[in-house]
Amino acid sequence: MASNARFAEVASLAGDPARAAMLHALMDGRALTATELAHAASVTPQTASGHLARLATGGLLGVEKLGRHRYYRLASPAVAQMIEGIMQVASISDAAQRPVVVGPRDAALRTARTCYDHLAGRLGVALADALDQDGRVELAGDGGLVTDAGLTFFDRIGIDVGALSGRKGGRPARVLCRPCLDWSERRPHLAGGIGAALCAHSFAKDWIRRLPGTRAVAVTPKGQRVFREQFGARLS
Amino acid sequence: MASNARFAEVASLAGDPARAAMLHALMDGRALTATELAHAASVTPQTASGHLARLATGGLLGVEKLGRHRYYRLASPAVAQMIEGIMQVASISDAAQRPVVVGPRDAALRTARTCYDHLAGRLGVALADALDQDGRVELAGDGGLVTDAGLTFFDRIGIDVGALSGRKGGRPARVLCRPCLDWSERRPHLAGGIGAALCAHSFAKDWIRRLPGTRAVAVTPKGQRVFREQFGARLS
DNA sequence: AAGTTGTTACGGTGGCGGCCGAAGCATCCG
DNA sequence: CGGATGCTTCGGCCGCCACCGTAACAACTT
Repeated sequence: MASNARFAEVASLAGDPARAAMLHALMDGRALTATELAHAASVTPQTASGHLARLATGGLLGVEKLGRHRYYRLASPAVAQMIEGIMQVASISDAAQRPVVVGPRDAALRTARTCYDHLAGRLGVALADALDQDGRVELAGDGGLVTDAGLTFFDRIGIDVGALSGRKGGRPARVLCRPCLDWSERRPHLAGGIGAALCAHSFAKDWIRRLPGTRAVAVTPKGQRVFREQFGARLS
Repeated sequence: MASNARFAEVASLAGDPARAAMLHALMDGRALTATELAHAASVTPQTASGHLARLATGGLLGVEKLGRHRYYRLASPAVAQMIEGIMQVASISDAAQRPVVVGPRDAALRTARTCYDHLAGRLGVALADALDQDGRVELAGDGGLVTDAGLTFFDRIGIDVGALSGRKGGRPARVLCRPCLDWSERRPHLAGGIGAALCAHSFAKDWIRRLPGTRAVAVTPKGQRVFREQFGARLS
């Protein structure tokens, strides 16, 4: 079976510290330039260039040339999900042995961040909790589901859930979602199509804003109010 | 963030061809001895021993001493899910460039195999298709769900679905499941708790049997009948 | 007790790959 | 058209690690 070699190749690409740092940096779904990624991995541009070329030809990254910049992004959601999976395994035994010392830079990340295309951190978990509590979504270890009450709710908020569920025409589609176990909170939060839509909507409505240079996001005062009053989330 | 190093460590452990072969061999959820794994990876026992020690201390494998044998197994379902994720990425670009040449050894694997704790291959996909067709489960890209009709069906078949859904006492629990994209069929099949239960039940009822030495399984004549008549599955 | 089998420990060899300095293209700016 | 910036290619150095041969240890067998 030749695919074994390919498997090892993919895992090996993710298995270098510098490349791992780059993949982490790209986990917010944006596209970054080679220089930014070099900085993120703490290596010189030459070294980064080599790594990025490998990642691209290896099928993990996609490239886009814009002017004299080269923007790299994760090649597909499957790559993001793979990275999630590795982080999951890494965090399990990590927590077991390490005494949970956290740098100040992590604080913002733990509060709220993007996880490829959806929200994670305490904010992500709090929103998922609140939605689950009010019976708008149901989350289990294996999967999740938006209830009828949830459909109404998201519609009222302004998220067009119907557009997400591209199921066979006639019947009222059931909207499913994916719980994504948080590496910092170790609790599930909302991923999948509805998670991505909620995240995008939150940016559009200026409920959250990106903190420059990281995957962390800040909740605006307006967002604080909306999340508390409309979603019923307790943000610490 | 120190966890970056840990991430790279985990990915790197999976990134060696020999170790990748071992992990693949363990993907059926069973525990194998060091010698069996050495054979699976086509290396000498000494080399295998080193790899296995690394994988164990790295948190990917668990060990169990029985007599003079040492049985290695995947440390947790999270590890299996990570491997699935890597296989997913590997198979995508693999199919794009490779002209889909398949060895005869793959034939049995493609027909029916176990994927950690559930059924995959054409059998797994056919069962999932049939269950979805009859409205017993609903599968989407992000998640899945067992319908009321499905609950009745599984109960009739003899699978105690209620025991799986450990949700808060009173209300009739909704049973969710996880679709697992098949690397050979490129179609979703049934994973999660219900997938595992179905797989275990199929072994118990002698609908399927393991083929020695591989993850492939054979469908017994009884199984052929049951899958066709009870599940309504078309097995090629 | 002696032999057989499963597994691990040690030492040495070879090769792959990460790293950076220097240099070469491409692109934008004044 | 120089000059600056972003990015890549090339060449050489260095270290890590996969691999196996040999050998030790543990457990079951007769």
